[in-house]
Order: sequence, then C-alpha cells, then structure tokens
Amino acid sequence: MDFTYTKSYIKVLVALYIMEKTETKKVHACPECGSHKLIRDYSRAEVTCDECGLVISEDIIDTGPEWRAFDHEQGEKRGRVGAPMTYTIHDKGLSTMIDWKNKDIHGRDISAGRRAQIYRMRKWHKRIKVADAKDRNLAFALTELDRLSSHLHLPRNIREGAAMVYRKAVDKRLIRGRSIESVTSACIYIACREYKVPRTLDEIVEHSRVDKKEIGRSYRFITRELEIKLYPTSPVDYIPRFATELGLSGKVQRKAQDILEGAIKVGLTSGRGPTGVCAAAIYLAAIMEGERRTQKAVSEVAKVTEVTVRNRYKEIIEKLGIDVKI
DNA sequence: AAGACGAAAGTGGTTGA
DNA sequence: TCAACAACTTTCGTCTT
Repeated sequence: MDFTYTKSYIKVLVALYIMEKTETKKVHACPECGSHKLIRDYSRAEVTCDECGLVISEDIIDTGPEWRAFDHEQGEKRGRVGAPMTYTIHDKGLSTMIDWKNKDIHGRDISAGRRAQIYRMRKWHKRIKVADAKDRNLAFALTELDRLSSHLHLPRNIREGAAMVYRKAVDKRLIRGRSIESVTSACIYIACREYKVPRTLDEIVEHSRVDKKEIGRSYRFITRELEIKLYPTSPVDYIPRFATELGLSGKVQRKAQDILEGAIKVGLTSGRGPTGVCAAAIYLAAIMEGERRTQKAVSEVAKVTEVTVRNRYKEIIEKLGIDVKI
C-alpha cells in the first residue's frame, strides 16, 4: 500500500474517533437560563453560556491523552506537557552507548577520519543524555502539576502559567534542595494569584502531599528570586466562586461587589483575611436581595468560622451605614 | 429546633527588638 | 531568637425566630 495513502487514511480514522468522542460530551442548552448559545473553548477546556456567562463544564479537560501525537507537527506541540510514557523510557530509547575504545567490531583500529566522526558522535550523545536528565525532572514535575490542577479543577491557562513559573525556576536552579512537589504546589499557588483565580493555600495543601510550611517557604523563595510581584488578594476575586457554590444569582454577586468596594474604600479590608471579608459581603448581599443563606452555609464555603462572618459583617454595617433587617 | 449572638480562652503567623 | 500582637478559631451558654 502506498505510504501517503496509509497516512491520510489514518488521519481520517483519527478525525472520526475525535468527532465521536466530543459528540458524546455535548451539552445542548444552558441549565441556568436555557439558552442554546454555548461557547465551546477546547483550548481552555470550558463550555460557557453566551447569555448568562455560566461555566457549564470544566470537566471536559481530560477527555484524551494529550501526549498522543498523530503526526510530527502535533508531536512538536504536545511534547511540551511532558509525556509519561516516552519520558519514562530510559534515554527515549537511545540506550546504546558508544564505546570509548577506538576499535571497530572486529577489533581493528579505526582510521583517523572515522575516529573524528566517532568523537563527535560521543560528544553529542553525552549532550543528549544531559538534556534528557533535565527533561525527566521537568516531565515528572509537569505531570505532578497536571495532577494537582486537575484535582483543583483549574482551567488550562493556569496550568500553563504554573508550568511557566516552574520552567523559570528550573532555569535559575531554584529547586535544588527543595522537593519537586513543594515547588509545583507553590507554582500553582502563584499562577492562581497571577490569574486572579484565587485558591487559598489551604485548598492546595489538601491535594498536595507536602505540608503548608514547605509550600509557603517555596512560594516565598520563588517569588523573591524570580521577582514576581503579587498584589495581596482582593476579596472581590472570591465572589464568583463562593456565590456559585451557594447557588446565588448574579444580582447578589453584583451587590456583594458594591459592598466590598465600599469596604475597601473605608479600609475595612486591610489586615483582615480576604475570605472572611468576602464571606460577610456575600452574606449581607444575599439578605438584601432576598436570597438569604445561613451564616453557617456561607462560612463553610469560605472556610472561615461563623464568628468571623459575624464580626466582619457587623463592621461593614457599622462603617458603611447599611441598614438591613437580619 | 435551628439559627444567630457574643464572651472568653486558645492558636498560628507576623513584626520588631 | 524571642516576646508582643492582631486576626482568627474554638467552645459554650443564651437569646431569637
């Protein structure tokens, strides 16, 4: 059979396979507003509703093994993430060593010209091996990065951000003496803050095998050495996540944002934990919009205590002069 | 009976000497 | 390195809906 024909035939099969796979995953209408205008963004692994902005599914992320490459071009593109299979094979299959003796297989001396050639081959072989050791480290870190972000339901762009930070850290030799796991966790944390999709350190610790202290130390070290400037997390960034978890409408979210902006102006946010402040604002906003949630429910999603929610919202009411019937 | 309230003691992390 | 400190948590008894 003609080679080019085989190749295109395989391509067709692959295309059919992918089509079938994505077809079964299709959502036809938004569960929130019933709209059929859905935006499908596979590069970020999200399906969002065009009408109300609801993120319908972030879980289509792992539909297929992304390390599979069907032709050379894809191989180049996908090799980036680090492939469990290929990288675990020793030397990517290049396990033959070039002997240091200048003899051929029959034990005869090799001519000067051949010797120079073999010398160059040895040199390159060594270089490949060195690069490969670094790659193996990177590949391991990247799979760990993938595992963590998948547990935390993080979108693709944050994974890439985290991977980028990690690569920079490797280039600057910052991981020496630190476990790969603590550094990957720190990278995720950094990326989350950079992209304003805050996850608390506690949430990351939950899925990591390293304790909080270690991650915190790596985090501080990396941000200092790479000169990454991170602004303190704003409580506003937590609104969408908490509100969605509580099943609150967009109206409440907007109200909560108003409250928070007022609170920030009066300086109620400085020094306080952003999650607590956000929880209080959401609690108030929900009551004001007639979608009351209990303090317990709010405090649970924000991972603070009811007492904190109480203290914060009392402060807000007092300083902003909001009057609500509790 | 569940939710909200507030006092009091305890805990972990930051700061400044 | 240590103590002081503010934020936050835990716990528990009481009040409100």
